Formats: sequence, C-alpha cells, structure tokens
Amino acid sequence: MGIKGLMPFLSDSAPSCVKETKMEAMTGRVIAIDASMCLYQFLVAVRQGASQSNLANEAGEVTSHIQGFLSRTVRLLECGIRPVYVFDGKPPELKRETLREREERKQEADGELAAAMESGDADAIKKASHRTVRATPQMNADVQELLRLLGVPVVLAPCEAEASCAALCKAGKVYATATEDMDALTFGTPKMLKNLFDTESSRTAQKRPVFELTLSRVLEQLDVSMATFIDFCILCGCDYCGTIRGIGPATAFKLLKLHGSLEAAVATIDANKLPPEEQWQISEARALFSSPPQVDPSQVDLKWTSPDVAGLKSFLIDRHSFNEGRVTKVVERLSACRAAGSQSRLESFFTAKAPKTLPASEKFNPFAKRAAGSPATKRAREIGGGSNTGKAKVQRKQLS
DNA sequence: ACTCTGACTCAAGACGAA
DNA sequence: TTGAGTCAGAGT
DNA sequence: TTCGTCC
Repeated sequence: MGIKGLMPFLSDSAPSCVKETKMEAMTGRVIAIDASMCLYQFLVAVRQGASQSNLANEAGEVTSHIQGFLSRTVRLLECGIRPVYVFDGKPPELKRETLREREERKQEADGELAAAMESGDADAIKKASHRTVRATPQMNADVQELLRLLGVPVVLAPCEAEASCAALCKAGKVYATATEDMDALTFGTPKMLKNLFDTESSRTAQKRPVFELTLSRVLEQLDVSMATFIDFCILCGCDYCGTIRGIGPATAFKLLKLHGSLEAAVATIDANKLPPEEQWQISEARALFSSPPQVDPSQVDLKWTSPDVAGLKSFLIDRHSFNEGRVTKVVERLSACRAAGSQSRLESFFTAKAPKTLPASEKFNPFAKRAAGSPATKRAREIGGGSNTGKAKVQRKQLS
C-alpha cells in the first residue's frame, strides 16, 4: 500500500518537508488514526507461542486487537494526545481487483497453514499464519465498542480511512494524520506523522524517530501543484494503478517536469511497458485522490469523555477474559491522565512563526547532478538524526 | 561513472520483570 | 501480506 | 537490554 518509494524520495529531494519530532511533542493535539490499519497490525503482531496464535478469550475468540488498541490508546492519552480513530468503509471500486487477488492468496495460505500445522513445522506455521490474517466485522465492532467505553471518538469513513483523515485535517478538526501510509499525502493531508508508534518498546534493533511531514512544504520544495503531485504519485505506483517497470520516483518526477502532464509523460513510454488497461485507469485514480468519498468534517463532532469504568471492566474482564488486576491498573492510568487535565501546548504561548518561503535555490531540481560524496541513499538515511556509533550492529545469523 | 530500480531479506505491539 | 534496509546490475 | 507474557 501507499506510494512506491515516496518516503526516500521526499527525504532526499524535499528535505524541508520532513521534521523530526517525538510523540511527547504532540501533547494537547488531536490526531487522526487509521483504525483499520492498526487493527490489521495488531492481528499480525500480537501473537504467542510456537503456533503463533493470537491472544484469545475463554470462548476462543481472538483478542489481540483489543489488547493492542487498549495499550496504545492509553499510551496516547497519557501523553496528552487526543486520538480520533477512523475506520475504513467500502473499498473503492478501483481496488476491487487488488482485493480479490489478495483474498485468493489468503485462501492459498489457509491451506498452507493447515498443512504446516499437520506437519508441525513451526517456521512454516509462522510464515503462513502471517498471510492468513483477516480483520472481521466482529473485530471492528469489538474495537469500536472498546473505544466508546474509553471515551475516545470513532469516525466511520464512507470509503478509504486515509481520505477521511485528510478531510478532517484540512478542516482543522485534527492536527495531523498518524499513518505509515504515504498516500495520506496524496489524499491531501496537510500534515502527517510517520513512525508515531515506533517506540523504544518495539523489538526492532533501531528505533526510528517520529517524522512530521508537511504537505505544503512538499509542494513548495518540489515546486509542483497538488494536481501534479497526485499525478506524480500515480506514476510512481499507487494502490489503484499498476507500476511501470523502470519508472521510480526520480524518473517519474523528471518525466512530469519535462512533459507537463501525466498523459503527455505516459505517451513517451513504450506502450507495452504499461500495465494492462484494467490496471491503468489514470483518470479514475486521479479522481479518487483529488475528490474521494470522505466524511463531511462539519458533521463530525469530536468528544473525549471519561471512560465508562463499569462497562470497560465488564467488556474486558467478563467478556474477554482480561486479568482483573491489569484492567484496574489501566483504569488508574486513565483517571490519572484525566486528572492531569488537558495539557496545553507550550507553543501556543508564542505567536506562530510566519511560514518562511523557500529560497529558489532550495527548490528541487530533478535534472541537477548530485554533489559527489553524498549519494542520495546515504543522505536519506542520515535524515534519521544522530549517528548511533555505540550501538551494536545487527546480529547476523550463522549458517548451519 | 553514476544513478536508479528491483530483488532480496527480515521483522512486524506494548509492557515489565529479571 | 507490508516496509525498510541493502546491494547488484541495468540503464543512461 | 532481553525476553516472556498479555488472553
């Protein structure tokens, strides 16, 4: 999902759009989150034992997603962040073929999983089970109920969650969209946060900083209109169109600058390199990005209320077999952060800086030669901040 | 010579006791 | 599955 | 930091 290769390209070609920050810097802010994506991630990641099964209640129903949403949401609230979870609605027609193929592959994986279980091959079980993950309507309902009990607002998007997040952000209802999916920018989110949940608790050897991306800076430094940016994303490869062999972000950008429009750029490409007709609906993809079905922000009333403690306990302990002591601790953490009150932001005491315009010399020139000694890949990596000289390197597995 | 792409590989959440 | 990191080789 | 546990 997302736009192929967009993040490295922006880090390198439009570095002024990327700001390094921390979750703590978001105190007091309203953040939109793609709930469907979180749900999927929790199902994939929250697993246990050799069989790599999900957590489950006494009735055998999966609870990994409940565990995941609970701890993540409490963490956000403790940080003074006011989350808004946005759920996917009906997928767009253009995605139907992709989704159908995905479902087919999952069914194949179901078979592989069964076979692996039979043979007891733990490694095969692990691999297959990660490919069979499906978010069910029941799971979506579970999470929505949990969030209501926590007093956190839920938004049901008519279509793609990212599109509605963007609408809320444009309308000023939320400060930013927190997502890993770069097409949030293509949908027009003025600000997006990447790696917001990539904390020290993650098992990955290196934790990455949170990146705050500003759409207006993307457009300014790339020196393109939003319409051209959308075309650029389509040419790079997005969820709604195929990709073209040999065309990555760098080439896509040059082609657009040279020829002016997506159609003109595409016309210069060898026709049999293009994806098949049904996967190359340029104008439909463009329409989906520029005016997707989305919530009407004026009809969305965001409220954060105190949790329904009794309801929460019943839901977690009675219904889903959570440990009573742990739930009590969660409730305490929740009341503690409500007692701390609505933390205000330090920045609000200062006058907002006038957005400085980027000097022409700073604008990205796709045709300029790169400075020797600082290859693109290297610089993109270094955006991540200080060098961790003392850190242990990734351990390499020995061949057996 | 220098980029850029694409193929390959690995891990995937959050928490807290030790 | 996806994304990120890495690298060899294609393409200019 | 690492590693087992959450349900």
